[in-house]
Amino acid sequence: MAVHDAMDVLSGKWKIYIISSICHYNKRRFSDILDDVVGISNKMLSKELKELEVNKLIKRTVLDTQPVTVQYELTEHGLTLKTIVENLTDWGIAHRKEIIGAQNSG
Amino acid sequence: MAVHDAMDVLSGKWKIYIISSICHYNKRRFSDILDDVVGISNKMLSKELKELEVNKLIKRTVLDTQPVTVQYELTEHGLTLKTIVENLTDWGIAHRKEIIGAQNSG
DNA sequence: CAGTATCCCTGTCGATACTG
DNA sequence: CAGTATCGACAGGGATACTG
Repeated sequence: MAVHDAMDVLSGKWKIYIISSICHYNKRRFSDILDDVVGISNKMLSKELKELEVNKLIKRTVLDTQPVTVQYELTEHGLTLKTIVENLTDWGIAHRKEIIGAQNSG
Repeated sequence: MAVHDAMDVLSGKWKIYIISSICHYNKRRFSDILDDVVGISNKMLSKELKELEVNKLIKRTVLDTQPVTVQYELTEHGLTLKTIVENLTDWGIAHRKEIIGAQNSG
């Protein structure tokens, strides 16, 4: 099954949300993402960020501040996901309407 | 976070694969999907199909055969997912190339 | 064939505490 | 701030057996 290649990288409870967060802000720090993605723990965020980095979807930059801050952004390759996430978002909104509409009329 | 609406419906280990299977064949029977989606159990398939049906993404039709067969197909609304799944598939293939290419050249 | 019910193992993940 | 390490709960889900 062909979707498998994509699912390998994107499955997991939080990946899409993390990508969506970084996508939206272009650059985003660890604690900011922690804040964006409601419910995620630092452990999970750390783990999933690492996986996304291994897959070259995001780039991690340590900034020389005091204390250290770390910035995440999509790589050029990661940016190719932007459309998909946007489509997904739009679809979700449309879906919500569909379901709510069905409840009202039926 | 806006993707949430979509993720609510599509998250889960198997949903995308199931949709992809039905999508590909237009109409598909329980045991055929069981066969398409490598690794899924009948319990999981049954459960996830039910969730997809509740969300009006698929339609379930019991055929009057002996023994009974059941056919699943995307609803009109479910068909709006087709593009997304296709994009996801294409992205996955491109991603695979990207990663393999990076290994060769780096 | 198309499911449902049960039993039980496993990995996921949250909470907490700690480091540089 | 940005993580890492550890512990334990708990649900996800596999195997199997059963029904109509």
